[in-house]
Amino acid sequence: MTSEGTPGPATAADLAGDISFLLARANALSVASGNAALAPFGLKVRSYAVLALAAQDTRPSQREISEYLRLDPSQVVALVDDLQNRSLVSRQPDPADRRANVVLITSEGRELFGAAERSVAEAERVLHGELDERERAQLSELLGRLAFPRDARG
Amino acid sequence: MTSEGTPGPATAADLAGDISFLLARANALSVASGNAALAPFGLKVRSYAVLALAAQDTRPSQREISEYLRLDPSQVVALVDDLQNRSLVSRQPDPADRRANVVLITSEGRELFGAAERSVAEAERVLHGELDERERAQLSELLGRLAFPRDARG
DNA sequence: CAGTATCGATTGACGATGTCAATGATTGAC
DNA sequence: GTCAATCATTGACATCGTCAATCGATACTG
Repeated sequence: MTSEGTPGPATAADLAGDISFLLARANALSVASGNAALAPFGLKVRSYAVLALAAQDTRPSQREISEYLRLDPSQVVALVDDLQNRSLVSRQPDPADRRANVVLITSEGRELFGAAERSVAEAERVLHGELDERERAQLSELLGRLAFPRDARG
Repeated sequence: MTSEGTPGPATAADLAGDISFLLARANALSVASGNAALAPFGLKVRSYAVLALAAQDTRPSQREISEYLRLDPSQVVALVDDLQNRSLVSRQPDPADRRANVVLITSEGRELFGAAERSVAEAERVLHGELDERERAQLSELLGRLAFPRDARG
């Protein structure tokens, strides 16, 4: 597509400029940093994300959580099980659709989440230290369009 | 992070604007798309990345591959084993350090990689359709700074 | 209303990944 | 030459990703 004229043997793919590769590597760093920041709270990035969704006022069902986080529904079961066993969230059958469980954060959960959130924010501040505020907003905007494409169902 | 004006009590974490979360979600989509594009070639994003590194003229050792891709060295063993069994790469002891194996792509591997590369490029074209050329370059630049921080060890 | 297809949550299975510890061969520092 | 460190490798073990099957509830069709 670009200017790929060189018939030389060592043209090859330059991974360093490939968005997919950079995405994978940046994400690996991000997950590692996040898990480290969350370990003191007994959370990982997965359970933290579920907690964050429950902390919103949207009363998400497990299915909605699985779509938003791009997880298999069965994984959400395990995540919610764990959080529920620790009294951080509760399941409540959706009155409008009794098949569905709405996941609600408990006050205990909200408290833990607040502390975890601060720890994560600090870790991100370090991790994203390369970027200034404007660049972070820009990155967030661009990533958002990749993460939630026009025809997405998340 | 659209127009979220509601000053309600449930401010909570807005995952939708969180770079780490967007990174995870965009990466999930990217991996899924990449694996689908690579399946016809018997590759996945992991093995493709190893092949891509071998396709460069840098003669990477397995340790270098593991650092670059942020994988445990033992995973690189398995990946190279697989590629080698399929005659796509070969191991060659580094003359300068006989502990190390340099991973070389074979002509067969180069041929497969070329085809796979085109398939991946097409998949990315679709996946990144939301962004124009300028935005993609911008994203690549910003991501690169996150993926390879100043004081990186990988 | 009866019958049927679909959906949400759950369980179980299985391979792929992430992570860690231990080993053998080799290297570099002393 | 001795000794710590490094590279590749193996093995173990938990986590994750994905799929199929089930159960109860809902939606669709007539």
